[in-house]
Amino acid sequence: MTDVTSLGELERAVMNVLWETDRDMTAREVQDQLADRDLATTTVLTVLGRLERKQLVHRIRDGRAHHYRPVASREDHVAELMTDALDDASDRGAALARFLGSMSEEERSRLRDLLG
Amino acid sequence: MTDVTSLGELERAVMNVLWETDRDMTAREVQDQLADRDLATTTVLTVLGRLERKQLVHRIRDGRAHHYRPVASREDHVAELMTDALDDASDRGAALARFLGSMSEEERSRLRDLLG
DNA sequence: CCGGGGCTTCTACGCCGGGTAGAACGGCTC
DNA sequence: GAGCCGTTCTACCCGGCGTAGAAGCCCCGG
Repeated sequence: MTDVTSLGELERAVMNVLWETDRDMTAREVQDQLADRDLATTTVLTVLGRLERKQLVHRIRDGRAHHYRPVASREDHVAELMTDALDDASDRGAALARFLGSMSEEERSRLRDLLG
Repeated sequence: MTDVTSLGELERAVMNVLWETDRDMTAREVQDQLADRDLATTTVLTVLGRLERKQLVHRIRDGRAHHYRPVASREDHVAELMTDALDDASDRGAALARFLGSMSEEERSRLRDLLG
């Protein structure tokens, strides 16, 4: 399997909370953001631990508690997924062409701008 | 979870065989291409069945046997994975920028060409 | 006409990852 | 000293994947 961590549903939800919050968070805070799911604190800790194992979050000790922080921004993460996907192609040019073909003209022109 | 089927090791290997062979194949032929793994025919059949469930291959009846064919080219598949990854970004432009940043200058210029 | 071989479907098992959480421990705080 | 908070350990269940046996169906050679 690719090294590219494929996340479970809850893991993804936790990453989203971390990405959408602009500061390091404790497990408790993550839990609060996911209050609708009514999770036990240990569940959140377990998931955060697994995300740390996958190197998606850093854990920073802060006195008694820990704070968690995403290793990369969501955009960096997305870019990495895209790169990994592209690496699966045997014909990168063809894959890129197909990729472009699936984008809107608007986005293509944004891409042109980005390419300078 | 995303609908984007994440494949197991053997499933990926089977897709690779199908992609690298330029015609529809029977389970037997796939098995032969994976001879190094010394798989039972039923194993190959099972995997092909799962790939069909995931809509990655078509099954075409041919008399007693079936022939299998990838639904999309590897490049199309890759492009779809890239698109799906990009869809996870909240800031598509930023994600694209990071993606471009991870490419070689050579590939960037290829991209410029593709964009016309 | 019958038996064997090819191909299929059904069924199943073991393993692992992910969702979920209880039990229990180590310090703070009062 | 008694809770409380946050942590670590351990565990259970479920579904996906690798793997394959058993059995059914059909055709060919004898």
